[in-house]
Amino acid sequence: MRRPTLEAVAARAGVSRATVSRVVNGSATVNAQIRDAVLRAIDELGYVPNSAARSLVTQRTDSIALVVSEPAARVFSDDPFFSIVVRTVSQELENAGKQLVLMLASSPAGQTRVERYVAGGHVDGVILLSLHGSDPLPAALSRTGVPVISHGRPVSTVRPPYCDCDNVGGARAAVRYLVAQGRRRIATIAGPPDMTAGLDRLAGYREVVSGTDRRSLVAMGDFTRESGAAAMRQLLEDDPGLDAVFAASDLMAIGAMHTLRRAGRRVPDDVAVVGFDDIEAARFADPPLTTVHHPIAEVAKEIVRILLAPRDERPGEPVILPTELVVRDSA
Amino acid sequence: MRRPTLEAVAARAGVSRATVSRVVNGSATVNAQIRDAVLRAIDELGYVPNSAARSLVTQRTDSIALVVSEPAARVFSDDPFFSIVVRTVSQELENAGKQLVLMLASSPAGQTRVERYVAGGHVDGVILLSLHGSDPLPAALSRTGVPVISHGRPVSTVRPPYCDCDNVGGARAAVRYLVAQGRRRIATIAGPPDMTAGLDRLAGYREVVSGTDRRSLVAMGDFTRESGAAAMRQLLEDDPGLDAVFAASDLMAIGAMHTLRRAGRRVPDDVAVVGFDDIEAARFADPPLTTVHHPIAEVAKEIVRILLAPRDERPGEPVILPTELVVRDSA
DNA sequence: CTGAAAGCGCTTACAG
DNA sequence: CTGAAAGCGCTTACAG
Repeated sequence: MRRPTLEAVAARAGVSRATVSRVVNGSATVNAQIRDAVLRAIDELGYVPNSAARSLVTQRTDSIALVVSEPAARVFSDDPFFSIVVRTVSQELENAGKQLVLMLASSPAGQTRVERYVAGGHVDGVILLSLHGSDPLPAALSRTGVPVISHGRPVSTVRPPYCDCDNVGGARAAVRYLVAQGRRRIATIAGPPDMTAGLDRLAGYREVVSGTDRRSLVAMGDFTRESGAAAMRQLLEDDPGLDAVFAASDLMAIGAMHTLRRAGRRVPDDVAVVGFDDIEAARFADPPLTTVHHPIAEVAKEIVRILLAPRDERPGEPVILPTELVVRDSA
Repeated sequence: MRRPTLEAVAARAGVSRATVSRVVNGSATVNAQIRDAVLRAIDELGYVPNSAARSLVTQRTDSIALVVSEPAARVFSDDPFFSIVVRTVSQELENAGKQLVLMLASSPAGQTRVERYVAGGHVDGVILLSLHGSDPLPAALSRTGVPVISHGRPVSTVRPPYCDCDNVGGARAAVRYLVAQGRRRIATIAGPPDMTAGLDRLAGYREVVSGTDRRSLVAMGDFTRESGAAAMRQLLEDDPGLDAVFAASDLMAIGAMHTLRRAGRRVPDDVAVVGFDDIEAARFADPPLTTVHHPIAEVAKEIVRILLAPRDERPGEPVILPTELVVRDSA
């Protein structure tokens, strides 16, 4: 069954196609009587504008791609990060009358697909999420001329505009707090070294520790609970006498506390633990986790705002949102 | 920067637009020399076909929507169901050169948005996932003429084609097994009554129980771990002497085992537990969970196959894939 | 305020 | 095998 066209609506309402188009697009300069007639015809025919035809002339699609450079397994894991971003972006775009197209691009083939999709004019803008070091997408997409923005600072050399939280500052605040509490042997569980959230939070730790007479003690994780537990085992082996640990994500902090409990260490009495992100699970952890608040949803909102803003109103500089230490019981 | 058009490629290669179009679309009837010249021009100019223009004439978009009628919170929860479906569908579509558009439609506003998007010709087909009872989408989409298929039998009166596993048969097998093991007081934790997976698995349970001299004992859950734990507490209160429970999902079974452990019941000695789905967590449960295997990925593959098949090759009947009891240690 | 007309960038019969 | 031409369904200056 062929869908009705503008033409059919015009014929039925006894007006020109131009007039129907004006009514559909809410132009103010249409006589009320005529408008009603057109509206009635649209309703009777069940007319919906063909988006390909519209896009062809307007050069807009009203769709925005959210590209997640992460395997589906992690996106749909219990890490609330993706969930919060998707929900927030989805909501904000909806308010603006835009449609969200979610694309997973964990493989080189997936990246090529995304590149062609964007180059083919399917979307008006691209939001990049969870960018890793060697991701070719920022460079490839910048060539298409389609506006691109990243949630989190990209590590790539070609760097699209981005919005992020103050990762270094947050890490600094966490470690300074541990120092102020009189902790002597402060370790850190760092995030992946190919992501800026990993790099920057480690940098903040190193900066503060090296400003005191303490030694730095680092183990690596990948932001997951599991990796936090493993890293903690490693740290206890490296230095059984450590008395504090700053984990670069709450999930890793929770994993670390699990390991500490099994090793017979009390938190915070024997070992103080500070996380990063302030996700819901942090509040429900045992003991409730002291952590650095990461305004994930606010960053997501900001990104949509910037992406949808007229080109000349976009900030030239990256937008960095402040973080804040939230003291609970684990440190 | 304006993207190069077919026209520009034609001019550069010294051929007509028709020829360039043939090369781009892989038509066999193009002279090798000319093809090479065109390919070179495409490469030099970085030409990518404008998809709106192409869609307008071909009436195809090469995009398929996967509509999830569930809030983002659940989609991105630790229920692997969505993850498996998204991953599988994404992979299968990629193989077929199609693009996946993921849409969340948990609110009435979201449903309207999806309806308009589909009616506007953005996609060639729609996959519906996690349909609940009163969802207006099946009816609304059927009016658009765009092919629709559902993962799981819809409860709505307007019923699009669907593929599902044998929910009733699987539940029957699970309960029969418990009967064969000599269990006398067999309870069930049912899924949501507005979803067929909830309804059908409960029906299978009732059918077998009522065929014996046993009484049925039912508590409700919503497929989550948490709800399984709560339902189990309810069941223990209702009948402290129960000796078996069939949960309509593994997550609920795992929640139920948690409750049983805290109530001092041994599994399977005091209470046998059988789940449904056979997700990875079932294997790692303590004790490993006896469950009904649900071929989630196979159903997803089948759905894509049917959706992409020529209209006259689509099966007239729903496709039901078999389930199978997997015996481990919990029953 | 309304309409005739051009044009967005493609594909595809139809000739040759 | 290749090209000229029509047409997909819209929007938008431009006249009137």
